[in-house]
Amino acid sequence: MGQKGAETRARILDATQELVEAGGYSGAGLNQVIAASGAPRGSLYFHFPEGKDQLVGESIRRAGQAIGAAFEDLAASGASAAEFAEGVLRHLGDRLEASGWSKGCPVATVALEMAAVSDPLQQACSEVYASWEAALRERLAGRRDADDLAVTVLALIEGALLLAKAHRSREPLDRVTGQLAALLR
Amino acid sequence: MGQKGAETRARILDATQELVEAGGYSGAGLNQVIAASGAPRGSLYFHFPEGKDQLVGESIRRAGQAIGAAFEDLAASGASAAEFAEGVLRHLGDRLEASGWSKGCPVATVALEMAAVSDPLQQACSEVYASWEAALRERLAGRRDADDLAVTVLALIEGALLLAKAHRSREPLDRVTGQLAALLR
DNA sequence: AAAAATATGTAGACCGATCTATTTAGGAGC
DNA sequence: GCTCCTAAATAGATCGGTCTACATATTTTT
Repeated sequence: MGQKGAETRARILDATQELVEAGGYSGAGLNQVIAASGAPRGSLYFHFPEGKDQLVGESIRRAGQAIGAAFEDLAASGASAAEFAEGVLRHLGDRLEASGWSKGCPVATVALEMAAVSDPLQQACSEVYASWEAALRERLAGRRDADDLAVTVLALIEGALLLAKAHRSREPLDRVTGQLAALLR
Repeated sequence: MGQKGAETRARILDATQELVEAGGYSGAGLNQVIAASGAPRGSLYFHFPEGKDQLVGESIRRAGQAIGAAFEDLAASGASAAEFAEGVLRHLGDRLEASGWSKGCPVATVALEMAAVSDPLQQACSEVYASWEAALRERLAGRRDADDLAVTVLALIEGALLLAKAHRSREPLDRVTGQLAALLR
């Protein structure tokens, strides 16, 4: 793939992620993706010949990797588990508020919309969550109930992010931060 | 409103809730609602003259009240806070699994899809969550950090339900149950 | 109580807009 | 010269929503 092609491909994925985060899988039309990315229709189906499912699936996996990498950076920074949790929640809160309460978890909306109706997208979401769970498990290794704790931390983050987006307010994130830090102390 | 009218109205709301839980706001078409409820198009717009937004908004509020009432029943049953949490998670897990991983939280999908794009639906979701938070706050009254704790419990439940649906598995609910009980002990 | 009038609800054809996807053609880069 | 990629017209289906005609209750009038 040439350089130009790779760029349009990335622009299409960027636009897709943005639109899907704002309005979900069904809410994000391919016409909007085309308009937002500036790429013509033909390019979209050249780079993603299997259509919308492939496009959104790749977009989710890419976002999952990016966030997973941020997790691991923060985990490797030597911060305590509680500081780590605070950092994650603050970072996600900043992103959510700065986007006008649009960008929460890039996976959650699609997961809820598609888990019951699309096998490939359910699988993509499940795998991204599993990778985050594994990263948290590793960060918490050695603790009692590390496996349960990792899932609990992820659930708490996802739930807080959901409530914050629903209320269009950081309050749920702030309230949860203290409790999460206490849980990890 | 006559008896017959009230029945079709309820059938339309039932079908809407089912379809929205499975595929989200944009994923649930009015044609599907009509087919599933057996009501003709004219009846839909007679009972919900403001269209899809009104229909889904009422559906969410109705589901919110039903679950809120179940919360309060369980809270009034004399169970401890930890038992209460276990009961809620078990009940939600049963519902989720029995529906083929379709019925999680009836509000969450719409909240994530619409919070950034529709003021009336964002408000409806926010109000339902606020009512649940209030119910939990009351159940936890007297505790230290009762307000933070109520939001945390709700976030944990919502997050666990999201992960369970995404993985099509009760495992996240089971893992979180123990941690939530410990948090409330 | 019978009949007329009004409100309530049902039924589906129809509309323009938008959806995802295909196709055919040509330009850009190696 | 040949692959890679762009460009847009087009197709058929489905979308939310409107409209008119009709049926069924419910009330009003006589």
